[in-house]
Amino acid sequence: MNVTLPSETIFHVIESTIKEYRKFAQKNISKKIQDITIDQGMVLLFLNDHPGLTQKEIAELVFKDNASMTRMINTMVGKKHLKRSINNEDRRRYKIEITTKGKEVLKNLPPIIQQNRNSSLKGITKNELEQLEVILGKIRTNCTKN
Amino acid sequence: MNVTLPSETIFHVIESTIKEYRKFAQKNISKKIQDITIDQGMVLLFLNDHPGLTQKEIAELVFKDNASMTRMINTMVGKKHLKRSINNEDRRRYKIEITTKGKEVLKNLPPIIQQNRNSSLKGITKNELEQLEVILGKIRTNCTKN
DNA sequence: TAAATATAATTGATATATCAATTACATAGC
DNA sequence: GCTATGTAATTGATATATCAATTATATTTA
Repeated sequence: MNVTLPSETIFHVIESTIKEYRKFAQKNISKKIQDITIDQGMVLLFLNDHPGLTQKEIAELVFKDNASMTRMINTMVGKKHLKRSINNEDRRRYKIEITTKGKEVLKNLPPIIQQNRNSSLKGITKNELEQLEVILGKIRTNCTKN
Repeated sequence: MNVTLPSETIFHVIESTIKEYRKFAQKNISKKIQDITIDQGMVLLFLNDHPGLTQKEIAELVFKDNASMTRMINTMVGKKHLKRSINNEDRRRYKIEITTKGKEVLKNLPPIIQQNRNSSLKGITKNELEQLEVILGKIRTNCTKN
């Protein structure tokens, strides 16, 4: 049996788009901020907006599993962007807090991210964005419901 | 400065869609074939259709870098799906060949992949697929041209 | 309340991602 | 024919991805 090569499918297009965006965004971040990855930046943004998030919750927001999140937070603690401490309300969890150094990153990150989004979405209409969201939503639903 | 949280952006939608598709596809592959990842399967499909591809070329087709491809092929050679041998026309390259065991995988893989694509794209029109491709193409171009 | 079950996080093992440096070979230009 | 430059692949270091097993704590239920 023959199947169309992966390179001819829409999945290839989706994959290459998100990978190019990530490369582009990472490059622009690295120009201005040392030692921060996109995903680490997203962790900071989420924690900033929702203090008290557990590792598990952060993991879901950035599409990682718990094991990856444990290690990712280890490295962010090692780099002094985050502080991890005992949570006495529920000793299974930790309190994850943004340090001064982490807050410094948060001062510089937003304009870069905004710029990344704007330039990568240049020339794309609101309507197109809505279509994109709807169609991708259908695919995702098909994958999770079956 | 405030930015919209990543979870509210189209990039989050794109990312989650491709990740769900990958999970879904991997799960269906694993039900029938032991010890093959989606990416390893894609390498087999590409090599089957284009014998003589170099590691570098395969890497581009599946969006990996050379270092990852070296290691990926190492493991596929270790699992006896591929055979690597000297290429006397250009001794910087290798000849990468599919073994009998690799061909066995290639017998079983295509119907699963076809089924994965069909079910995940169920209810999506040809027109929507075209739109998807066009819009994502614009984003990708914005990211590579800037 | 003791035992069963559930949850959050960690750990080990293995694979992959990424960058920079290196090796080995090929080719162009002098 | 030599040197400079280019190219394919590897390697080392570190981070992340993934699965399964484990630890520590909470919650439910008999």
